[in-house]
Amino acid sequence: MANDKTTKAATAHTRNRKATRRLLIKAVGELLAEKGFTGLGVNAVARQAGVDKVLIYRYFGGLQGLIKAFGQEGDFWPSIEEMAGGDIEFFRRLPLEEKLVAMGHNFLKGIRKRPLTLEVMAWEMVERNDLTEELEIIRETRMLRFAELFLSTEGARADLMAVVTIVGAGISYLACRARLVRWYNGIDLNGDVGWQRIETAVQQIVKGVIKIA
Amino acid sequence: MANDKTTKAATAHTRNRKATRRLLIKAVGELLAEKGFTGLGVNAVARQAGVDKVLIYRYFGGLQGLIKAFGQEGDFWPSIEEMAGGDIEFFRRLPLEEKLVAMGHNFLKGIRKRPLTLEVMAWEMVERNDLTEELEIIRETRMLRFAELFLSTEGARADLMAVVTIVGAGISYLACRARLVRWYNGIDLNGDVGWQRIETAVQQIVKGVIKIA
DNA sequence: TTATATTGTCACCTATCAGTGACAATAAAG
DNA sequence: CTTTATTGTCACTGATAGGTGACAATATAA
Repeated sequence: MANDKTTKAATAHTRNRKATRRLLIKAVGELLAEKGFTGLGVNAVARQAGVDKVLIYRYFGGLQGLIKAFGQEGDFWPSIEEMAGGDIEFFRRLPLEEKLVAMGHNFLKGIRKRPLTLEVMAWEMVERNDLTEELEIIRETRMLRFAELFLSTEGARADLMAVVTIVGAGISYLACRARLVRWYNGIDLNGDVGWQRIETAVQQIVKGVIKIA
Repeated sequence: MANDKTTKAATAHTRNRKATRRLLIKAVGELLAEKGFTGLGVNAVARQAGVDKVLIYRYFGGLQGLIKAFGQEGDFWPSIEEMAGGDIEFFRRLPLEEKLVAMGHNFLKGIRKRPLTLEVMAWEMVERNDLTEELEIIRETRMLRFAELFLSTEGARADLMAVVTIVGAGISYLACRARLVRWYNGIDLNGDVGWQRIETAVQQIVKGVIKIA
C-alpha cells in the first residue's frame, strides 16, 4: 500500500541505451494493444516501459519519434507474398478470377490477425501522425505494386482497381469495426459464420465483375 | 490583450433554460465539425457555447447526456426515403439491379454531404458512447427495414445482404477516410473523378452480382 | 412587496498532461 | 585511479482536464 508508485517495476537500471530504446518501443505496442491509441502519451508509455519519460525525448526526440520508430519495426501490412498466398509463381499462373478471390481472402486473413494494424487503421480515421502517414505510404505503394504485378487489366471492361478498392475498403471497415461492435447489417462480425458470409460475397462480387469484363 | 478570456462572448445571461440547452447542443455540433471528437470535452463545449460548464451537469447530467441529446436532434443517416431517391413507390417498381445501384448512389451521396456523420463514423471506430450506440441502432434497424422492404431475395443465389454490406462498408470507409487522406489505391478521394470511378465500380459490382443470381 | 426556486457565474479542487533543468549513478576513456 | 560523457532518476513548471460548492442575479409565485 505504502509504495504503490511502481506500476511496472523500474528494473531498467541496466544503463543500456539500446535496451532502453527497445523497452520503450515495446511499450508502445503493448499500450496500443491494451488501451488503443487514446491512452498513448509520454507519461503512459514511460510508465509501461518502467523508464523515465525524459528518455523518450533524449532517444527519440519526443513521442512522435518514438511512434515512428515503432512503425519501422512493425509488420503491419500483409506482404506481397502473403497477399499472393505464399507461392508467387503459382499465384501468377492463376486465372484472374482466382487471383482476385485469393487476394481478398488473404487480405482479410492478413489484417484480421494483426490487432495492432486494426488499431492503427482506426487511428488513421481520426488523426494523422508519423505512424499513420508511414503506414499509408507502405500500404499505398504495396497495393499499387501488387496491382502492377498481377492485375493485368488488358481487355477488362470493368475498372478492376476501383472494385478492388471498394472491396478492400469494405473488408478494412468491417474488420476494424468488429473490434468494438458486433453486428453490421445483421451480420455477426464476432463469429466465423458472419465472416464466411463476407468471404462468399467477395467471391460472388469477383465472379460477377469478371463476367462483365 | 488584457481581457482575452471570453472566446465566445458570454451573452447567455438570458436566464432561459431551454435556450441554454440549445446553445450547448449546438456547441457540440460546432466543435465536432471544427475539431472532431478529440477536442470534445466539458470545458471546450462550455467555452464554445459561451456558458458555464456546470450547466452541462445540471441540464444533462454530464457530457454523455449532452452528447446523447445532441444525437437525438440530429439527422445523421439518410432516411429510407432518401435512400430510395425520394419517390418510394417509383423506387419499389424498379428492377432489383436498378434498385441496388440507386441505393449505392444515394447512400454515398447521403453520407458525403453529412460531415458530422463522417466524424461520428470515425468515432465509432475508436470508442463507444451514448451517441455512437444510438446511431448504430438507428442505422442497423433502418438498413434491415430497407432490405426487408425492397430487397426481395427470392430466387437470388447470391447473398445480397452480404454484398450490400461490403459495398456499404467500403463506401463508408472511403468517405470517412477522405476527410484526412487524399489517396487510396491510387484513387483520388478529393476529386469528383475518383468518386465517379467508385460509383461506376459499384454499378459494375451490382450488375455482375445480379447476373449470377 | 416578499419569499422561493431557478439560472448562471466564479473560485477552487485534484488529477493528469507534455516538457525541462538539476543531479546522481555508472560506464568508458585517459 | 581520475576524468569525462552517458544513462537514468527526480522534482518541478504551466496548462488543461473533469468535477463541485458557494454565491449572486433573476424570474416566478405568494
